[in-house]
Order: sequence, then structure tokens, then C-alpha cells
Amino acid sequence: MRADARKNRDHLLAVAGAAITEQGVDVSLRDIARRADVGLATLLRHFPTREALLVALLHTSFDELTTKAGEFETSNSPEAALVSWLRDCVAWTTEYRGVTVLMAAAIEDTESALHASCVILRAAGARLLARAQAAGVARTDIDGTDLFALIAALAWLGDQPSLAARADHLFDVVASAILTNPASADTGGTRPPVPTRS
Amino acid sequence: MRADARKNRDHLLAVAGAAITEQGVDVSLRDIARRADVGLATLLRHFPTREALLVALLHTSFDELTTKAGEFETSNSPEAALVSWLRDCVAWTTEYRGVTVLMAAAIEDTESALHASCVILRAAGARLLARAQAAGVARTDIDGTDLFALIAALAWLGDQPSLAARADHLFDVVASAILTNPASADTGGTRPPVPTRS
DNA sequence: ACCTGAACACCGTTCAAGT
DNA sequence: ACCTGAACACCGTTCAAGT
Repeated sequence: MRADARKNRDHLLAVAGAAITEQGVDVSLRDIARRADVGLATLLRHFPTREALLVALLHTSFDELTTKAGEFETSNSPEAALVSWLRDCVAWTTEYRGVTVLMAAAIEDTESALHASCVILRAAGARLLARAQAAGVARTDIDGTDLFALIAALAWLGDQPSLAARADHLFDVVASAILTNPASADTGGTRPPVPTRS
Repeated sequence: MRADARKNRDHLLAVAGAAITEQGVDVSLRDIARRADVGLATLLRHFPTREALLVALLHTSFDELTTKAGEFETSNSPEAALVSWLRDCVAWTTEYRGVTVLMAAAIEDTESALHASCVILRAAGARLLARAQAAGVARTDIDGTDLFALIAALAWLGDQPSLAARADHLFDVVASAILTNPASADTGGTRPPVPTRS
């Protein structure tokens, strides 16, 4: 890459990071280009889609979360490792308001620039979940995709200004559902059935 | 209202309902006006905001859900009434893809045309929750706002194409968290504590 | 190679002008 | 009263023209 192009790219990333922190991931790309004193077409040439720009900004975070999953796996109890990692995932998304919707779309869209990162994240969660299930401390009727969906839903709650105040508490509520209740462990790791529609 | 205005209004509502069913609540208002063979400004004069248009379309549904809450309260067990009503709420939102975000925004925005309906819905859920809590079948550390947030999160899951397949199952998971586990009823209606961060 | 202004097809908002 | 076209300020996409 030519030196001037590299400089433009780095500057665009710095400006984009600031803009997203302020306004969320839906911030106008035109606005980012303006703030970077660069033509909009230049931004689009470096990052052809919004997702491509986000990948460049977030890949470090994704790596950190994946690494952390591995560390928790060896240094914490199966239960604490799973819950702590889930908490870290949800907490991380709050730095990028609106990213949850894009991640939910990317997990099944192999064309999305975010796809690979989302799949890796799901796999990391699935490993921690399987370990907890094997230890008998997590319900066995959910898998990595369910876990990904629950993280996304809790992250989405944190994104909504009117609901964000309850996000932490509701994380605990959902976490309690994922973890097998020790008092009912003899039922095979699942909850009592939920009543069906009347 | 003049006869021609009434006719325009009714026609706009019919077209808007069809358009939203197809494309979700974010459908272009210009597109609705075009399909109704009416000027965009005419649509905006009848319904000054997207929320106002939605209220006109949804107020019947809101009323039905509120009525149903009252019926469940007298004809079902506290546990079945709460869960069945929650299920109905989530199922209803799937007919209006994207409405969850607007409802989350409206619940705390007294200026929103959707505000009153959302508050009424929350109150109906709060009554069913209080009844279940009094009967000892629902955890006592959540309130109507938590319930509203959980419904919204589950409805949001159903809105995401990649996660929708898990929405029903995850509803059961979350419902199991709301309902007190009979095996641990002696703990006072709350779950065992969730491990905190490592 | 890399950058950019300009044209394009969209969006919701507003309002003066019509009937 | 009610309706509407047109102007406005935005958006992301695309590309011919510049350096």
C-alpha cells in the first residue's frame, strides 16, 4: 500500500472509532469522511461496506474475547468461566451501540465481512458451554447458537436507552436460566416444563 | 372529517398494513403513499409520524392483548396466565417486524404516539406478574419493566432472520427463569446467586 | 495507484399553491 | 378543509476524470 493511502486508512479508522463511540455503528459514512477531511468515495474504496469498516475496527476486540474464553476455560470453574465470559461479551458490545443487529445478520450471511468473526465468537462460547454442560452446571438443551442469540438479545437490551438500566439485572436472570439449578440437578439438567398456551 | 379525507385515511391504513406485513415497520412512507395513489404530504397530514400511523394500525391489537390479560387473570392459574400471556405478546409482535425497537423507545418517551399503549401493556403484564409472585410461582426480584424488557428482547430475537428459529425455544428458557423453580421455593422465590466476574 | 467531485436514486420534512 | 408538487437537506452507490 502506498504511504498516502496507508495514512488515509489509519486516519479514517481513528475518526470512525470516535464517531461510532459518539453515535453508534449507524453513524453516517459521509459524516466520517467529512470529519476525516477525505472524499466519501475514498472511504468506500478502503472499506467497501459498513461491515468492512467495523471488522477493521473490531477485529482486535474479537481476538481478545476469543483469547479470554481460552483463559477462562483453564483457570476458572466451568460455571464461573461461562458466566464471566458471557458478561464480558455483553459488556463489550455496549462500546459499539447497534453492533448487535449487524452481528445477528452476519452470523448466517457468509458474504458479510463480519461473518468469520461472529462464527469464531460463537464457537468460543460453545466450548465454554459444553464444558459447563459436561460438568453438570449448565442446562443441556441449549447449544452455541442459542447462547449467541441470548448474548445478542441481552446486548440489544443494553442498546435501548429505556431498557439499559435493567440490562445488568436481566443478565443475571438469564444467566440463572442457563445454569442448572443445583436443587434440581437430579432432573437431568433441565428445568421443569413451561406451561403451554391455554 | 370530510368524506374524501376519511376515504383517504382508510385506504392509507389498508395499504400501510399490507406494506408493513411485507417489509416491516421501517417500510418507506413514500412507498406507502405511492401504493395508495396519494401524495406523500397527504399521508403525513393524516399521520404526522411513523408512530402515529402505527398506533392507528395497532391500537386494536393492543386492546386485545390487554383484554386477554384480564381474562387470563381470572380463568387460568397464576403461572399459566403469566406465561401464556407473555407468549401471546411475543407472538403478536412477529406480525410487525421491527416494532419492538419502536416500542422500547416509546415506553419512556411521553411524546411518542405509542407511549400510552406501551404503558398500558406494561401495566397488564405487571398485574399478571404480581399475581404469580403472590402465589409464589414467579421470582420476586423482577417487576413490570423487567418483564416488558424481556418480552421486547424475545420479540427482537424473533425479528432477526438468523435467530428466529431459536426464538420459541429461548422463550421457554427465559420463561423458566421467570417462574420460580418449585424445587427451590424454600429459598424465598429467588434463584441461587449468579457468579460474579472473575 | 490513489483520490475526488458530481450525478444518481433514495429518504422524511416542509410549505406555498391549488381545489 | 383537504390535497399536492416541488424544494430541501440528508443518505449510500457509482464512475468518469484528475494527480
